[in-house]
Amino acid sequence: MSSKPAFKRAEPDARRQSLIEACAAVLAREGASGASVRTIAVAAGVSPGLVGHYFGSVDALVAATYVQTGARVDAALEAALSEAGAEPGAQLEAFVTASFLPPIADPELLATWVSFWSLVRSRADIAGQHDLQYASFRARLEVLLAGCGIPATEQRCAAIAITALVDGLWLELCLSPGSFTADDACAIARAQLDAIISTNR
Amino acid sequence: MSSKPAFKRAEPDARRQSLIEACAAVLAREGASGASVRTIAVAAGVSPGLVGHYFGSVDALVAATYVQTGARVDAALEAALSEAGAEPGAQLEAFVTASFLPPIADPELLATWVSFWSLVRSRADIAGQHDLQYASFRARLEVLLAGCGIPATEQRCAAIAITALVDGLWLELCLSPGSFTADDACAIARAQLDAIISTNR
DNA sequence: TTGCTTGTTGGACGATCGTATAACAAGTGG
DNA sequence: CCACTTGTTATACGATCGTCCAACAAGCAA
Repeated sequence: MSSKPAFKRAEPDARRQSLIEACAAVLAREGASGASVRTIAVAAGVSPGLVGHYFGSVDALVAATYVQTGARVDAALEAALSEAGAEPGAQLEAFVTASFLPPIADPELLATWVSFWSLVRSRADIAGQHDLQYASFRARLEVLLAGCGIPATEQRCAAIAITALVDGLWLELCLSPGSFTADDACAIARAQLDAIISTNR
Repeated sequence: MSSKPAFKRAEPDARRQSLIEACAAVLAREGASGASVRTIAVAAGVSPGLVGHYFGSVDALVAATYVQTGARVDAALEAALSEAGAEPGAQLEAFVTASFLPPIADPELLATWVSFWSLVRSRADIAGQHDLQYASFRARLEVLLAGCGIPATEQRCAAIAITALVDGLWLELCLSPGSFTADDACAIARAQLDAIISTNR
């Protein structure tokens, strides 16, 4: 009679990945204050000690989760952009509305994202990662706006406005999902883009 | 020789108020996870036991702080509205841009507000208060939009869009204050209002 | 001054936090 | 089949958490 193994070994990268996913899930479900070593370990189906073994500290795991989540969002935006064809207006629209279509419009992803926002002010590493994400999104937006013929002097404010609208829609979509849908958000973003483009023509 | 009193008694309401202000300050400085009984008590200059004495629990104090902060914002918006005269367009603009003028455009107030957002998903009482605030702001906005001649069928989406823009600008103004100023936010909000109004004319 | 009310203090309590580490066992090469 | 490596577990540790409560003292009434 053979007894079942007490645990299974995994490739370091795979284990790291599963811990990151568990961390994201806990952040989405319980918020930043609930993301303890033990809670994350339970979610990943491993013992608490593994977090320290692979990431050194919980803070480092949360930071790594932010980086990975940001990369996932970037990849999704990039994919949406590459499917949009060559027309500048269509590219801008695809890039912006992708935030409200799968795979980004996922409730769990949005909740995880909001948790990261809540950590920006109290943790320097999270703040740095946030600034990177924000600057990158805005810079990308400014290029697309330039392609649509928006004057250079107005690209900055237009990019800030679009980013704020997207973030605000994400926020409410996550905090009170009953008040409007992802489709509503998509339509609203589209209308805002049309207004910006038609004003500068 | 008379020894200095070890502590000073206060009116219950005044003490409650000072605890709420200390709680808001801690939420702004350290975020939701740093708002412990002891930290708040130190900030208020009292002993930790007073929190339980006046509010029963820390959670109740945080909730009371949210209610009070919301009331303060509402009062400021109302004041801005009453100074705007009778012209509908001016009223709408005053109501929206007030979010980026004193006393609302205060860094500490914004940081406190973001902390409340981070608690919505994990605490039912905070979620309820958030829904109240959000619904109230949007309803107020819809009335002002109606006054500007926006068709009834478009008031809802316009109100959602304006709320999202304001929230998104607040968010970035709080998380990365270096990227733009409150004046920028004010101008952006004004431009968005003009676009909405001119489109429906 | 004396006594009473009660706002206030400060510590006790168990639970949970993050981290470090010794003991264990899975999987592999011999 | 047996060591050996090392991923994994489980526990210990001190710090901090929220809540509770007995003791203290400030301020008022008599």
